[in-house]
Amino acid sequence: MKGDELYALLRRRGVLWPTAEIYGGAQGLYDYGPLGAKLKRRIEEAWTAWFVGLSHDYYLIEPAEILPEAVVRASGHLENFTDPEVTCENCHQAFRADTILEKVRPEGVDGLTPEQIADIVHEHRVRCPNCSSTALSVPKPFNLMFGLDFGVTGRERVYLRPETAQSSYLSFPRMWDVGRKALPLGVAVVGKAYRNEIAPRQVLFRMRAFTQTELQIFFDPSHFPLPFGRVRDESLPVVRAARRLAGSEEVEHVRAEELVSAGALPDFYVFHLVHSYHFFRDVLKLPADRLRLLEKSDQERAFYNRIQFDIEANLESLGGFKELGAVHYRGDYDLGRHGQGSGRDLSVTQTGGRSVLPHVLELTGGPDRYLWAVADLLLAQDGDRTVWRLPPYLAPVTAGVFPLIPKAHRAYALRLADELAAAGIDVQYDDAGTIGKRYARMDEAGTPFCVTVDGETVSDGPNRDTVTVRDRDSKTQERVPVASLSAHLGASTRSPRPARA
RNA sequence: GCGGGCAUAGUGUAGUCUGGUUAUCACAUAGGCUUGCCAAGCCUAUAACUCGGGUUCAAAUCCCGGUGCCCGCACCA
Repeated sequence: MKGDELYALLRRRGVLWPTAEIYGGAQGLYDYGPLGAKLKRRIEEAWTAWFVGLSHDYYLIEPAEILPEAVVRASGHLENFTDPEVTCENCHQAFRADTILEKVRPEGVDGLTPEQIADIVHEHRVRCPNCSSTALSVPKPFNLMFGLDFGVTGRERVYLRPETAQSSYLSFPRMWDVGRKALPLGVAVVGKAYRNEIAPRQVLFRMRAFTQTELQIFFDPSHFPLPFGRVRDESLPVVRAARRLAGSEEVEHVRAEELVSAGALPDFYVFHLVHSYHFFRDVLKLPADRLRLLEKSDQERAFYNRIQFDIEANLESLGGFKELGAVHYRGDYDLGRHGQGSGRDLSVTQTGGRSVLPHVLELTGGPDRYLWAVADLLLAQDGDRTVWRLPPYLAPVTAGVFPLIPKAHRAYALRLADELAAAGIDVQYDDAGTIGKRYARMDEAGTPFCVTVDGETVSDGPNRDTVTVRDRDSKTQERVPVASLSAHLGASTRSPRPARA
């Protein structure tokens, strides 16, 4: 489906819509409706079950979304997360450097250092557009973080976090104690991050307020024990950086073991790369032939990332491969920076007396993007019907409950819907229109099962107190006793966990 | 942020060039009749010119600005 077509469908069905729509919307902000809120929550729960389930040393925490200035200074966000901006010392108005230099330098200022921009301003005697003063400052970066006034005086500077990762790094000393002083130690966060993006676009792919699912694993680089044998033979659809530099974006299917032995990647990295890939393939059920693991070259990745593969999905709605998540080997950059920033040595002493500043392996991604991918890849036309083939554990509604003939079967069906809801099944009762229409509505919402109360259900015959259960994907029906219905429907609502035994 | 394009009921649209009666049609939604296991039919109802300003006797239509969306570039530590 094309992007605007898909977005229109999602809006119509109440999956999501723009924030403050009646005021014309707000760029980069979206609200999730009933189907979207539930679907997103289920995606987040499936993510947590999968990744925290990788090891008994991995934990979920929920840190605050606001960070003191010292934190973002240490992390580098204050200086790097920016666009150059010039201020007038005379009237104190601020202007973007590229705007103010439009006439003398139409090609823009990208790639120039603040000093070089200042030289151009000086050389051309550029004046302030507001007061004509030449007292223009050396360009200061325009910050892509949302700053807030904090405390009673409002003078304390704080920021909405631009990524959840920092929160996890800050938690490390505390988690070191809580986790019984052992490495590796995994800290997972599912939470909001905020970026004042210049050009929010593509709906859920570039938002100003979005959710991240991140697992930060702290480990001793000389000793990271894990059951690599379990993933040894798994094949991964990779595009290596070297091949890309040689001009080919073609996917190679490479066994995990080969990536370690011939590909020079550490086994702990490949182990987590395999599980990240499997999350998209086996948990979100995205088609394998639409996924690839794209290695970032030295030039592309951030300087502190030693290894980076992006996990990308080929999305028709967005015209190609888009990043859903990534696995970053960040070395000891983060704890080193926060060690300096806080003045507290974050290295730890393990049993046996070995002292180490832990390295970080980061598994990151965004559930907003997962949701869009799940819509793009699993929501499709099948003849004249639209079917959202969500796995049952992600579906916002597990079962629709219908009376075949409302007049005759409404009371029974309503009672059944209440009973199922009380048993913890997400059901939706519907008696509007024809039975075919109700099935179609449920297909479009991704509901895997439809329960229909018919004449036989309420008769005295052999099928008394049985209902038909119709399967979304096969459209086949089976007759199930009402007594075993909640067990029947509930069986498929648990999301997959990684193999541990 | 730059350049280009676009904006009419819940969705998709006609009408805009060339200003002029009650803004077209389909689907969707709600109610009724009928039917009763895969979006059937008939009747009825709900529902829109993105916002602000200007030109004009008269603006969905022309002009200016805001906002939002799409595409390209840039950005995405």
